[in-house]
Amino acid sequence: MTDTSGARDAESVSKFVESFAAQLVEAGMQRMPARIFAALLSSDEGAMTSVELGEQLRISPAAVSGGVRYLAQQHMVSREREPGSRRERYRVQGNQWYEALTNREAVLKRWEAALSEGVASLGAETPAGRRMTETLAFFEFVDGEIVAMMERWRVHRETRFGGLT
Amino acid sequence: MTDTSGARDAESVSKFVESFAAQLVEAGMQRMPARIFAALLSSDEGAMTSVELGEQLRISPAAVSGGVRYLAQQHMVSREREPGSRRERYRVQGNQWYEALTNREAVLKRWEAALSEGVASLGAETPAGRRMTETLAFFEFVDGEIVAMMERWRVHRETRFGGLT
DNA sequence: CGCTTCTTTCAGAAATTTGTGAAGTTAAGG
DNA sequence: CCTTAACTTCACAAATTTCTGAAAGAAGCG
Repeated sequence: MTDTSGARDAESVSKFVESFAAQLVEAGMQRMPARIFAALLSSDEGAMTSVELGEQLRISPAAVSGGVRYLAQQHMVSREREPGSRRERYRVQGNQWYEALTNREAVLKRWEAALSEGVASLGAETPAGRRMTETLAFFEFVDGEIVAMMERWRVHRETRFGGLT
Repeated sequence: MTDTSGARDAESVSKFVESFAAQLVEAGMQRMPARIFAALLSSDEGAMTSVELGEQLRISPAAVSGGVRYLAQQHMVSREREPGSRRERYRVQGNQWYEALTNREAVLKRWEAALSEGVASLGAETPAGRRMTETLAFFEFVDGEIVAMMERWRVHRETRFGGLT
Protein backbone atom coordinates (compact mmCIF):
# COMPACT_ATOMS: atom_id res chain seq x y z
CA MET A 1 0.00 0.00 0.00
CA THR A 2 1.67 3.21 -1.12
CA ASP A 3 -0.93 5.64 0.09
CA THR A 4 -1.84 5.36 3.74
CA SER A 5 -4.62 7.93 3.92
CA GLY A 6 -7.76 7.10 2.07
CA ALA A 7 -6.39 4.27 0.00
CA ARG A 8 -9.09 3.55 -2.48
CA ASP A 9 -7.77 1.45 -5.27
CA ALA A 10 -10.40 -0.51 -7.08
CA GLU A 11 -8.70 -3.74 -6.23
CA SER A 12 -8.79 -3.55 -2.47
CA VAL A 13 -12.31 -2.18 -2.50
CA SER A 14 -13.41 -5.06 -4.65
CA LYS A 15 -11.65 -7.49 -2.35
CA PHE A 16 -13.54 -6.13 0.60
CA VAL A 17 -16.83 -6.11 -1.25
CA GLU A 18 -16.53 -9.74 -2.17
CA SER A 19 -15.42 -10.86 1.24
CA PHE A 20 -18.14 -8.99 3.06
CA ALA A 21 -20.71 -10.20 0.59
CA ALA A 22 -19.54 -13.73 1.26
CA GLN A 23 -20.36 -13.30 4.93
CA LEU A 24 -23.79 -12.04 4.08
CA VAL A 25 -24.38 -14.98 1.81
CA GLU A 26 -23.33 -17.34 4.54
CA ALA A 27 -25.85 -15.66 6.79
CA GLY A 28 -28.55 -16.48 4.29
CA MET A 29 -28.71 -13.53 1.91
CA GLN A 30 -28.79 -14.19 -1.82
CA ARG A 31 -25.67 -13.61 -3.79
CA MET A 32 -26.59 -10.56 -5.83
CA PRO A 33 -28.27 -8.56 -3.08
CA ALA A 34 -25.28 -9.27 -0.88
CA ARG A 35 -22.77 -8.02 -3.44
CA ILE A 36 -24.81 -4.97 -4.25
CA PHE A 37 -25.20 -4.14 -0.63
CA ALA A 38 -21.51 -4.54 0.10
CA ALA A 39 -20.67 -2.29 -2.82
CA LEU A 40 -22.99 0.43 -1.55
CA LEU A 41 -21.60 0.11 1.94
CA SER A 42 -18.08 0.68 0.73
CA SER A 43 -18.84 3.65 -1.47
CA ASP A 44 -17.98 7.02 -0.01
CA GLU A 45 -21.29 8.49 -1.04
CA GLY A 46 -23.14 5.58 0.47
CA ALA A 47 -25.06 5.61 -2.77
CA MET A 48 -24.58 4.44 -6.32
CA THR A 49 -26.50 4.42 -9.56
CA SER A 50 -27.63 1.34 -11.36
CA VAL A 51 -24.94 1.78 -13.98
CA GLU A 52 -22.16 2.20 -11.43
CA LEU A 53 -23.23 -0.93 -9.65
CA GLY A 54 -23.38 -2.86 -12.88
CA GLU A 55 -19.90 -1.75 -13.82
CA GLN A 56 -18.24 -2.36 -10.51
CA LEU A 57 -19.77 -5.78 -10.02
CA ARG A 58 -19.84 -6.81 -13.65
CA ILE A 59 -23.48 -7.71 -13.65
CA SER A 60 -26.38 -6.95 -15.94
CA PRO A 61 -28.95 -4.22 -15.35
CA ALA A 62 -31.47 -6.97 -14.74
CA ALA A 63 -29.41 -8.32 -11.88
CA VAL A 64 -29.08 -4.88 -10.37
CA SER A 65 -32.78 -4.37 -10.64
CA GLY A 66 -33.59 -7.64 -8.94
CA GLY A 67 -31.05 -7.23 -6.19
CA VAL A 68 -32.07 -3.70 -5.40
CA ARG A 69 -35.70 -4.64 -5.23
CA TYR A 70 -34.91 -7.22 -2.61
CA LEU A 71 -32.79 -4.83 -0.58
CA ALA A 72 -35.46 -2.17 -0.69
CA GLN A 73 -38.10 -4.62 0.51
CA GLN A 74 -35.88 -5.44 3.46
CA HIS A 75 -35.41 -1.74 4.11
CA MET A 76 -31.70 -2.10 3.81
CA VAL A 77 -31.42 0.49 1.08
CA SER A 78 -33.66 3.29 -0.07
CA ARG A 79 -34.17 4.50 -3.57
CA GLU A 80 -33.68 8.09 -4.53
CA ARG A 81 -34.55 9.95 -7.66
CA GLU A 82 -32.36 12.91 -8.41
CA PRO A 83 -35.12 15.24 -9.56
CA GLY A 84 -34.76 15.83 -13.22
CA SER A 85 -32.97 12.81 -14.55
CA ARG A 86 -34.67 9.48 -14.63
CA ARG A 87 -31.61 8.00 -13.06
CA GLU A 88 -32.06 6.37 -9.70
CA ARG A 89 -29.61 6.12 -6.87
CA TYR A 90 -29.65 3.43 -4.27
CA ARG A 91 -28.53 4.48 -0.85
CA VAL A 92 -27.53 2.69 2.29
CA GLN A 93 -28.85 4.97 4.95
CA GLY A 94 -26.06 5.20 7.53
CA ASN A 95 -27.59 3.24 10.31
CA GLN A 96 -30.97 2.39 8.94
CA TRP A 97 -29.65 -0.78 7.47
CA TYR A 98 -28.53 -2.50 10.60
CA GLU A 99 -31.64 -1.39 12.34
CA ALA A 100 -33.42 -3.29 9.59
CA LEU A 101 -31.31 -6.30 10.45
CA THR A 102 -32.86 -6.40 13.88
CA ASN A 103 -36.29 -5.73 12.49
CA ARG A 104 -36.87 -9.36 12.10
CA GLU A 105 -40.09 -8.67 13.85
CA ALA A 106 -42.13 -10.11 11.03
CA VAL A 107 -39.97 -13.22 11.05
CA LEU A 108 -40.28 -13.66 14.78
CA LYS A 109 -44.03 -13.20 14.58
CA ARG A 110 -44.34 -15.93 12.02
CA TRP A 111 -42.25 -18.25 14.14
CA GLU A 112 -44.44 -17.51 17.06
CA ALA A 113 -47.54 -18.17 15.03
CA ALA A 114 -46.18 -21.48 13.83
CA LEU A 115 -45.29 -22.51 17.35
CA SER A 116 -48.72 -21.56 18.69
CA GLU A 117 -50.25 -23.71 16.05
CA GLY A 118 -47.92 -26.47 17.08
CA VAL A 119 -48.98 -26.24 20.69
CA ALA A 120 -52.58 -26.40 19.57
CA SER A 121 -52.07 -29.42 17.31
CA LEU A 122 -50.03 -31.38 19.77
CA GLY A 123 -51.92 -30.49 22.90
CA ALA A 124 -50.63 -28.10 25.54
CA GLU A 125 -50.32 -30.90 28.05
CA THR A 126 -48.15 -33.21 26.05
CA PRO A 127 -44.41 -33.14 26.58
CA ALA A 128 -43.93 -31.82 23.08
CA GLY A 129 -46.55 -29.16 23.70
CA ARG A 130 -44.81 -28.04 26.86
CA ARG A 131 -41.49 -27.87 25.11
CA MET A 132 -42.99 -25.72 22.42
CA THR A 133 -44.69 -23.48 24.94
CA GLU A 134 -41.33 -22.75 26.44
CA THR A 135 -39.80 -22.09 23.06
CA LEU A 136 -42.63 -19.74 22.29
CA ALA A 137 -42.03 -17.90 25.54
CA PHE A 138 -38.39 -17.55 24.57
CA PHE A 139 -39.22 -15.90 21.30
CA GLU A 140 -41.65 -13.55 22.92
CA PHE A 141 -38.96 -12.64 25.41
CA VAL A 142 -36.40 -12.02 22.69
CA ASP A 143 -38.90 -9.91 20.84
CA GLY A 144 -39.16 -7.45 23.70
CA GLU A 145 -35.47 -7.53 24.49
CA ILE A 146 -34.48 -6.55 21.01
CA VAL A 147 -36.56 -3.43 21.14
CA ALA A 148 -34.94 -2.47 24.44
CA MET A 149 -31.52 -3.26 23.10
CA MET A 150 -31.94 -1.01 20.11
CA GLU A 151 -32.93 1.81 22.40
CA ARG A 152 -29.79 1.33 24.45
CA TRP A 153 -27.79 1.26 21.25
CA ARG A 154 -29.15 4.58 20.13
CA VAL A 155 -28.04 6.15 23.38
CA HIS A 156 -24.67 4.50 23.20
CA ARG A 157 -24.24 5.63 19.63
CA GLU A 158 -25.23 9.16 20.43
CA THR A 159 -22.49 9.47 23.04
CA ARG A 160 -19.89 7.81 20.92
CA PHE A 161 -20.56 9.13 17.46
CA GLY A 162 -22.53 12.22 18.22
CA GLY A 163 -25.62 11.22 16.34
CA LEU A 164 -24.48 12.12 12.87
CA THR A 165 -26.73 10.89 10.14
CA MET B 1 -60.77 -32.02 16.45
CA THR B 2 -62.47 -34.79 18.35
CA ASP B 3 -59.95 -35.23 21.12
CA THR B 4 -59.07 -32.09 23.01
CA SER B 5 -56.36 -33.48 25.27
CA GLY B 6 -53.19 -34.62 23.59
CA ALA B 7 -54.48 -34.82 20.06
CA ARG B 8 -51.67 -36.51 18.20
CA ASP B 9 -52.81 -37.77 14.87
CA ALA B 10 -50.08 -38.20 12.32
CA GLU B 11 -51.75 -35.76 10.00
CA SER B 12 -51.80 -32.69 12.20
CA VAL B 13 -48.31 -33.40 13.46
CA SER B 14 -47.08 -33.62 9.91
CA LYS B 15 -48.87 -30.44 9.06
CA PHE B 16 -47.12 -28.62 11.86
CA VAL B 17 -43.77 -30.13 11.00
CA GLU B 18 -43.96 -28.91 7.45
CA SER B 19 -45.18 -25.47 8.32
CA PHE B 20 -42.58 -24.91 10.99
CA ALA B 21 -39.88 -26.27 8.71
CA ALA B 22 -41.00 -23.80 6.07
CA GLN B 23 -40.35 -20.95 8.46
CA LEU B 24 -36.91 -22.27 9.22
CA VAL B 25 -36.17 -22.56 5.53
CA GLU B 26 -37.28 -19.01 4.99
CA ALA B 27 -34.89 -17.97 7.73
CA GLY B 28 -32.06 -19.57 5.80
CA MET B 29 -31.87 -23.16 6.98
CA GLN B 30 -31.63 -25.92 4.41
CA ARG B 31 -34.67 -27.96 3.70
CA MET B 32 -33.77 -31.33 5.17
CA PRO B 33 -32.23 -30.08 8.40
CA ALA B 34 -35.29 -27.91 8.89
CA ARG B 35 -37.72 -30.78 8.45
CA ILE B 36 -35.72 -33.09 10.64
CA PHE B 37 -35.47 -30.49 13.31
CA ALA B 38 -39.18 -29.74 13.25
CA ALA B 39 -39.96 -33.44 13.50
CA LEU B 40 -37.76 -33.81 16.55
CA LEU B 41 -39.26 -30.75 18.14
CA SER B 42 -42.74 -32.14 17.83
CA SER B 43 -41.97 -35.59 19.15
CA ASP B 44 -42.95 -36.23 22.73
CA GLU B 45 -39.64 -37.84 23.54
CA GLY B 46 -37.80 -34.96 21.97
CA ALA B 47 -35.75 -37.64 20.29
CA MET B 48 -36.08 -40.00 17.36
CA THR B 49 -34.04 -42.64 15.65
CA SER B 50 -32.76 -42.43 12.14
CA VAL B 51 -35.36 -44.93 10.96
CA GLU B 52 -38.24 -43.09 12.61
CA LEU B 53 -37.16 -39.86 11.00
CA GLY B 54 -36.83 -41.53 7.64
CA GLU B 55 -40.32 -42.98 7.91
CA GLN B 56 -42.08 -39.90 9.13
CA LEU B 57 -40.48 -37.57 6.61
CA ARG B 58 -40.26 -40.08 3.75
CA ILE B 59 -36.59 -39.50 3.16
CA SER B 60 -33.62 -41.78 2.67
CA PRO B 61 -31.14 -42.73 5.38
CA ALA B 62 -28.58 -40.66 3.52
CA ALA B 63 -30.73 -37.58 3.85
CA VAL B 64 -31.20 -38.19 7.55
CA SER B 65 -27.49 -38.60 7.99
CA GLY B 66 -26.68 -35.38 6.19
CA GLY B 67 -29.35 -33.35 7.92
CA VAL B 68 -28.44 -34.59 11.35
CA ARG B 69 -24.79 -33.86 10.82
CA TYR B 70 -25.63 -30.27 10.06
CA LEU B 71 -27.89 -29.93 13.08
CA ALA B 72 -25.27 -31.42 15.36
CA GLN B 73 -22.63 -29.04 14.07
CA GLN B 74 -24.93 -26.16 14.90
CA HIS B 75 -25.50 -27.65 18.35
CA MET B 76 -29.20 -27.77 17.71
CA VAL B 77 -29.45 -31.49 18.39
CA SER B 78 -27.22 -33.93 20.17
CA ARG B 79 -26.62 -37.53 19.28
CA GLU B 80 -27.17 -40.30 21.74
CA ARG B 81 -26.21 -43.92 21.63
CA GLU B 82 -28.43 -46.17 23.63
CA PRO B 83 -25.67 -48.36 24.99
CA GLY B 84 -25.95 -51.73 23.46
CA SER B 85 -27.56 -51.22 20.10
CA ARG B 86 -25.75 -49.48 17.38
CA ARG B 87 -28.86 -47.41 16.82
CA GLU B 88 -28.52 -43.71 17.38
CA ARG B 89 -31.08 -41.25 18.65
CA TYR B 90 -31.08 -37.61 17.81
CA ARG B 91 -32.34 -35.35 20.53
CA VAL B 92 -33.40 -31.73 20.71
CA GLN B 93 -32.25 -30.74 24.16
CA GLY B 94 -35.10 -28.75 25.62
CA ASN B 95 -33.59 -25.31 25.59
CA GLN B 96 -30.14 -25.99 24.27
CA TRP B 97 -31.35 -25.48 20.76
CA TYR B 98 -32.53 -21.94 20.99
CA GLU B 99 -29.50 -21.05 23.01
CA ALA B 100 -27.61 -22.29 19.99
CA LEU B 101 -29.64 -19.92 17.86
CA THR B 102 -28.19 -16.98 19.72
CA ASN B 103 -24.72 -18.45 19.68
CA ARG B 104 -24.01 -16.76 16.47
CA GLU B 105 -20.87 -15.60 18.14
CA ALA B 106 -18.71 -17.13 15.46
CA VAL B 107 -20.83 -15.45 12.81
CA LEU B 108 -20.64 -12.07 14.48
CA LYS B 109 -16.90 -12.41 14.87
CA ARG B 110 -16.48 -13.04 11.20
CA TRP B 111 -18.61 -10.04 10.34
CA GLU B 112 -16.53 -7.95 12.65
CA ALA B 113 -13.36 -9.22 11.06
CA ALA B 114 -14.65 -8.45 7.58
CA LEU B 115 -15.65 -4.94 8.63
CA SER B 116 -12.28 -4.27 10.26
CA GLU B 117 -10.63 -5.25 7.06
CA GLY B 118 -12.96 -2.93 5.25
CA VAL B 119 -12.04 -0.01 7.44
CA ALA B 120 -8.39 -0.78 6.82
CA SER B 121 -8.78 -1.02 3.03
CA LEU B 122 -10.88 2.06 2.68
CA GLY B 123 -9.12 4.21 5.20
CA ALA B 124 -10.52 5.11 8.59
CA GLU B 125 -10.89 8.74 7.61
CA THR B 126 -12.96 8.27 4.50
CA PRO B 127 -16.72 8.58 4.73
CA ALA B 128 -17.08 4.92 3.92
CA GLY B 129 -14.53 4.04 6.56
CA ARG B 130 -16.37 6.03 9.17
CA ARG B 131 -19.65 4.40 8.26
CA MET B 132 -18.09 1.02 8.65
CA THR B 133 -16.52 1.92 11.93
CA GLU B 134 -19.94 2.70 13.25
CA THR B 135 -21.35 -0.52 11.91
CA LEU B 136 -18.53 -2.40 13.55
CA ALA B 137 -19.29 -0.70 16.84
CA PHE B 138 -22.88 -1.79 16.47
CA PHE B 139 -21.96 -5.42 16.10
CA GLU B 140 -19.63 -5.29 19.04
CA PHE B 141 -22.43 -3.78 21.06
CA VAL B 142 -24.89 -6.45 20.00
CA ASP B 143 -22.36 -9.09 20.84
CA GLY B 144 -22.25 -8.06 24.45
CA GLU B 145 -25.97 -7.42 24.69
CA ILE B 146 -26.86 -10.89 23.57
CA VAL B 147 -24.84 -12.46 26.33
CA ALA B 148 -26.61 -10.29 28.88
CA MET B 149 -29.97 -11.01 27.33
CA MET B 150 -29.50 -14.75 27.60
CA GLU B 151 -28.64 -14.39 31.23
CA ARG B 152 -31.84 -12.47 31.82
CA TRP B 153 -33.73 -15.12 29.94
CA ARG B 154 -32.41 -17.87 32.16
CA VAL B 155 -33.66 -16.02 35.21
CA HIS B 156 -37.01 -15.33 33.58
CA ARG B 157 -37.32 -18.94 32.56
CA GLU B 158 -36.43 -20.20 36.00
CA THR B 159 -39.24 -18.23 37.58
CA ARG B 160 -41.74 -19.12 34.94
CA PHE B 161 -41.00 -22.74 34.16
CA GLY B 162 -39.17 -23.76 37.28
CA GLY B 163 -35.93 -24.74 35.59
CA LEU B 164 -37.02 -28.10 34.29
CA THR B 165 -34.66 -29.72 31.89
C1' DC C 1 -13.64 -63.76 14.17
C1' DG C 2 -17.33 -63.37 11.20
C1' DC C 3 -22.28 -61.99 10.76
C1' DT C 4 -25.52 -58.57 11.06
C1' DT C 5 -27.26 -54.07 11.75
C1' DC C 6 -26.85 -49.40 11.49
C1' DT C 7 -24.60 -45.22 9.68
C1' DT C 8 -21.84 -42.70 6.46
C1' DT C 9 -19.87 -41.58 2.03
C1' DC C 10 -20.08 -40.96 -2.90
C1' DA C 11 -21.41 -40.36 -7.67
C1' DG C 12 -24.91 -38.99 -10.35
C1' DA C 13 -29.92 -37.74 -11.65
C1' DA C 14 -33.36 -34.36 -10.79
C1' DA C 15 -34.95 -30.15 -9.32
C1' DT C 16 -34.23 -25.58 -8.10
C1' DT C 17 -32.03 -21.24 -8.28
C1' DT C 18 -29.57 -17.68 -10.55
C1' DG C 19 -28.23 -14.37 -14.05
C1' DT C 20 -28.64 -12.91 -18.76
C1' DG C 21 -30.29 -10.90 -23.15
C1' DA C 22 -34.09 -9.03 -25.21
C1' DA C 23 -38.40 -7.05 -25.27
C1' DG C 24 -41.55 -4.06 -22.70
C1' DT C 25 -42.80 0.00 -19.92
C1' DT C 26 -42.53 4.58 -18.16
C1' DA C 27 -41.46 9.28 -18.00
C1' DA C 28 -38.28 13.35 -19.24
C1' DG C 29 -37.13 16.70 -22.66
C1' DG C 30 -37.25 18.48 -26.89
C1' DC D 1 -46.33 14.16 -29.41
C1' DC D 2 -42.23 11.74 -30.40
C1' DT D 3 -37.69 10.35 -29.04
C1' DT D 4 -34.77 8.63 -25.89
C1' DA D 5 -32.87 7.21 -21.51
C1' DA D 6 -33.58 4.64 -17.88
C1' DC D 7 -35.65 0.76 -15.15
C1' DT D 8 -38.35 -3.70 -15.11
C1' DT D 9 -40.10 -8.07 -16.57
C1' DC D 10 -39.77 -12.48 -18.78
C1' DA D 11 -38.19 -16.80 -20.83
C1' DC D 12 -34.43 -19.53 -21.02
C1' DA D 13 -29.63 -21.41 -20.39
C1' DA D 14 -26.28 -22.39 -17.04
C1' DA D 15 -24.76 -23.35 -12.67
C1' DT D 16 -25.63 -24.99 -8.26
C1' DT D 17 -27.86 -27.56 -4.86
C1' DT D 18 -30.37 -31.45 -3.18
C1' DC D 19 -31.64 -36.12 -2.63
C1' DT D 20 -31.18 -40.80 -3.70
C1' DG D 21 -29.43 -45.65 -4.37
C1' DA D 22 -25.56 -48.30 -3.85
C1' DA D 23 -21.43 -49.48 -1.76
C1' DA D 24 -18.34 -49.06 2.02
C1' DG D 25 -17.34 -48.58 6.88
C1' DA D 26 -17.97 -49.41 12.03
C1' DA D 27 -19.48 -51.93 16.07
C1' DG D 28 -22.37 -55.09 18.74
C1' DC D 29 -23.16 -60.04 19.46
C1' DG D 30 -23.03 -64.66 18.86
